[in-house]
Amino acid sequence: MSDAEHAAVPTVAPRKPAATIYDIAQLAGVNASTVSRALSTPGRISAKTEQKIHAAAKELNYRVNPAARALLTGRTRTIGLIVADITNPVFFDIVRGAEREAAEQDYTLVLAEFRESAEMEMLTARRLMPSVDGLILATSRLQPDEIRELAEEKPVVVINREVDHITAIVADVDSGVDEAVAHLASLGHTRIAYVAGPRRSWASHKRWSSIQQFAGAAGIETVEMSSDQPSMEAGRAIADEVLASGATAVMAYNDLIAIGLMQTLIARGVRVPDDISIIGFDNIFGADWTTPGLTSVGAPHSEAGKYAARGVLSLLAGTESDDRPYLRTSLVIRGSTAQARPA
Amino acid sequence: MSDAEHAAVPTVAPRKPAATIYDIAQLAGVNASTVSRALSTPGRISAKTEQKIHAAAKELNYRVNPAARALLTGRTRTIGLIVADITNPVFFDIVRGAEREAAEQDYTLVLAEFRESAEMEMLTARRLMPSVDGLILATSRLQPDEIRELAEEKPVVVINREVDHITAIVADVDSGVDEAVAHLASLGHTRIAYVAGPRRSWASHKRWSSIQQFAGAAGIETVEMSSDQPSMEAGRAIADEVLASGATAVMAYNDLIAIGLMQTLIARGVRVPDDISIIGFDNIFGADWTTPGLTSVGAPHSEAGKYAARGVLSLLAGTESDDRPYLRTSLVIRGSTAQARPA
DNA sequence: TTGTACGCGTTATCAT
DNA sequence: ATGATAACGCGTACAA
Repeated sequence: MSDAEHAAVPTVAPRKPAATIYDIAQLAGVNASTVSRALSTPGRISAKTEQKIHAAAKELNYRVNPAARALLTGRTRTIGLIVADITNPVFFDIVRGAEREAAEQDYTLVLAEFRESAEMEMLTARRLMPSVDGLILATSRLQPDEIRELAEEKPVVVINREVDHITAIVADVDSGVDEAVAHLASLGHTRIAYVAGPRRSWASHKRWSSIQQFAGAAGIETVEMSSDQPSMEAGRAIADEVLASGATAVMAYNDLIAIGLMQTLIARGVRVPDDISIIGFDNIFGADWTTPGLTSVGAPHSEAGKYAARGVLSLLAGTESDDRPYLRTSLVIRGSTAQARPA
Repeated sequence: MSDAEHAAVPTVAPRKPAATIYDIAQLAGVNASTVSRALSTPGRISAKTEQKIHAAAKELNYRVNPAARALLTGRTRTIGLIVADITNPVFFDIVRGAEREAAEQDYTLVLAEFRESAEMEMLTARRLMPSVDGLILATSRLQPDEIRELAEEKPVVVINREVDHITAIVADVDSGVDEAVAHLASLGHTRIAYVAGPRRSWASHKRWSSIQQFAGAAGIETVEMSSDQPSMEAGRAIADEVLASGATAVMAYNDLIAIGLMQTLIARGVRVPDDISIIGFDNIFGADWTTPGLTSVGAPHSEAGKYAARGVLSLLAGTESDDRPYLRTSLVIRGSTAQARPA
């Protein structure tokens, strides 16, 4: 950075106060309440005064003061989104979907993460609550009661989890697991290991029971092992257990675990997919970067985020949106799955 | 979803109004203004009444109404962060860094994206402005004047860009490029192609001129080609031009372009790194998933986000934070770079 | 159709 | 140390 630029670094600029409806009223020669009406209830005003008011508003570069409006209406036009870990690629699409839907409805999205700690999650939710109209919990680690407690204050929508009395956006796990198990069965696999995610993850349990169900129907054995953290590190750490399990195929709670596991196995000379097949969940951005590419059960995350935001909004409006979307998961087959190694 | 659960889907729950300082005042038998003081200016009140007030507040589960406070103080305790594309992994760490710093200072982060459109970016900034105390622009595509215009209203901090009179958090490109060019030089490369990013990206121009500078000093030829979008797709599209350029090494504006390019080259039978070396920028999450792993010039993105948030806060406080951090970029060497193919 | 007056919850100023 | 009161900007019931 040059000295000249450094010297130019701004001190606190003297900001001129934003224009209010009173400024507009004065400029347009009407009362402030008339301005308010013209701006928020168009049509209930004479055409020419409305004209003048809009002109004045534009000239003064007027924006409504959200705080003042919120104080009166109780609505902040803001939605909170709480995720476990901002850097997990799964959330990008959820965040994007929610943000776009919110922006379209002229709502603003506030984002917070809780780093896999249920306690932090509750604290974060409480911290956000007063400044939002509703909350989206993505992959919550909270107890059902805690979620319902939050939902008593403001609208709450959960993603990828079912909680009694709470609006939920859940992709249908079965459709994708069905495909995945059928895929493995067709390749001759007879024993599948499942590497679970966080103990308090509803999605992890759901995935496991779905796997058990479809594998059972196909006469395939299943074995579960726990990793507790949904990270690449956890995938690396579970490699020994996977090898010892005798499974010829592994399904991991998410792609991060799957990729960590795959890296470690390959580094140890295990051939993927020849010696062992690997399937992840989420089909995250970059899942096709690995060699082999990761076969994964994907879901329309962006849609989930979008419908979650929409859910909060319709809860707010009191319009029971019956058109709950059906979100299907499906298998994306890449190179990490192949014919089972003969026993 | 079972029928029972479906039936249980909530209508708008009758939410009881939140407690105010008047409720506390009544319960504690004091005046509302005393409550306000006890809560916001601790110490200026007698110990026992303060005790009573806090007890009452806890009992009523009191939270301050941010709108009411903001109306009076003009402060929302909110920071806006505007990014080009939420799903670009570079931003994950920036967002995380900013969010953590904000949360620590009891601020809230609002997030919005503008999808690479400068017009959308300005609209988004204006939309957010009234409800935030300050703005962070990550990889802005705006004109300097537009940014200064925004900065007149509220504190603005830009990331990875220099704008006169605007606080900027910029990682030192030269350190990493120096390493990268030296690395390529040591491998015998004499002609480097640079695949540029968006035309309006300050960072892209900066990277290009830094490359020219260090390559020039090392007696290495450089050639620029433009991609305009910072995506994998753009990387795929530029493959022909790269091959035609006669360069034995490519540096791409970002890792996404680099990875798209690498995939396409490999698909066409070009060997990476034997036939051509590739270096990206940003060292995004997943850059080590590719085969070969992507050599990349990385920066401490999370730190950048953190200091950007801190910058907004200190601008707000009027404390000219002199301790602007030095953020160094550095080369992460993986498998995508090797000895130059003999001409 | 438009103006008047009040209240939302909080902080700040001025008394007491 | 604490109470009374005004003010922030906006929306709305009521009056004109």
